[in-house]
Amino acid sequence: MSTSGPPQFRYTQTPSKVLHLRNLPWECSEEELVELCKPFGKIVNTKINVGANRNQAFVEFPDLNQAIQMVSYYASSSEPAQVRGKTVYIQYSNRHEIVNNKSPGDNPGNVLLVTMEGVEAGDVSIDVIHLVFSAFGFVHKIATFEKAAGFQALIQFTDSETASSARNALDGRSIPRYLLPEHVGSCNLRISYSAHTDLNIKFQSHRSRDYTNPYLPVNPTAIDGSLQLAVGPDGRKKEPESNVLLASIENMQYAVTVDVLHTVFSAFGNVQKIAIFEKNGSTQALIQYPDIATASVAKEALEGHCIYDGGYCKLHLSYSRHTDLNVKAYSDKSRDYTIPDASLLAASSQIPWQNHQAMPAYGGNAYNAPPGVPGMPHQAPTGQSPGPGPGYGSNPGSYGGHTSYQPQPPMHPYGNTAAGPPHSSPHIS
DNA sequence: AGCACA
Repeated sequence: MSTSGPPQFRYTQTPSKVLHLRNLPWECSEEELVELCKPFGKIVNTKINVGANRNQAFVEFPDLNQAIQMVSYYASSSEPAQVRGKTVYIQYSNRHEIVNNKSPGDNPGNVLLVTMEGVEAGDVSIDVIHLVFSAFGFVHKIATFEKAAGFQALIQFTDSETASSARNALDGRSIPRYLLPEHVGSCNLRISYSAHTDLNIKFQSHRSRDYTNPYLPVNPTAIDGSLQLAVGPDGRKKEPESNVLLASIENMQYAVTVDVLHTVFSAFGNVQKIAIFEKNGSTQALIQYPDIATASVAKEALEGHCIYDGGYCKLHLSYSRHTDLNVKAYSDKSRDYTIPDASLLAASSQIPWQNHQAMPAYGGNAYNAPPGVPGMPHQAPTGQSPGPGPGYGSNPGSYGGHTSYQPQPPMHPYGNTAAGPPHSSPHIS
């Protein structure tokens, strides 16, 4: 027993500047913890809602002695440590630092990201979600979607205080059984904060609601939960046309960046937005034009063509169900060319999307290439051609209008000699 | 009332 401590303590722990607190009152806040601990030193990190009952926590002092002071004070005190009158038990943690306490989803915001575990999208209706979360305040908007993590919902409250009260109360708990279909065993909620502040809800539908705007149109395609495909003249299903193209990129031997896509797709008209993402292990991109006509021309011209010689980065195009992409204005995976100036990005989250036809105003401010756009050939093409596709440089009359732009032939707009990525520019073959 | 995995 040479290594054990006093016999009255079954678990003797070596001091740590991290303390483990248990028997905390329900929903004990970080502030209450700090209040309890601060007579002994500054708290530099915390982790709350720990344990099955979520009534445990860790606090970390900068200095080991401060933790020792606190533990020994309460070990000999006649008054136990208390929060809201409830006795709190304090001991040294068996770890010496609180690791990675704050994930991005822990930064409070007014929009919650809710993951519903153990259910499929059809099991939890948006009305049930609304009911559950309305207990904490007015729910402005809800958007639901399916991701790899499962069925998820973004829930927008008025402010982060309301959102955090909902999160604190519901995170890790379950939706009441009586609100769920019988075949569902349980639906546990995992809740974090979204980085969103204002959701863009296009339609009232089975997957999204805007409770601040009851006159928002009902989504004509989502109303019965099924995609209604028109039937083409040949009798085959035909996807509805859209101003947004979905590009699947096959045989992607070379990086396909936002700039590369912009170069390629600008040959047919003004590209408003681009988003690149991974799906099922392959790379896809959404390319938004102002109108269906432009998208249609681009789709017909580019389908099956390759961005680079040698069969690399072959494009397969279809119409997206989107009509207006909600993308980060400037990131390595997305671009919003309708925002003329990066200094205005702060205002970008308020861009409304109301209907398909809504076109951003290009008033005088025709698209300017963002700074530092790569992808353009330094070895200029043959020179007198109409240029390496539109989009760069001046092209009066091309923007702001509709389809007056004459698309360049998609074949090798940069000439076809010595072409080979990544040293050369993308061109269509 | 007894140790966290985002």
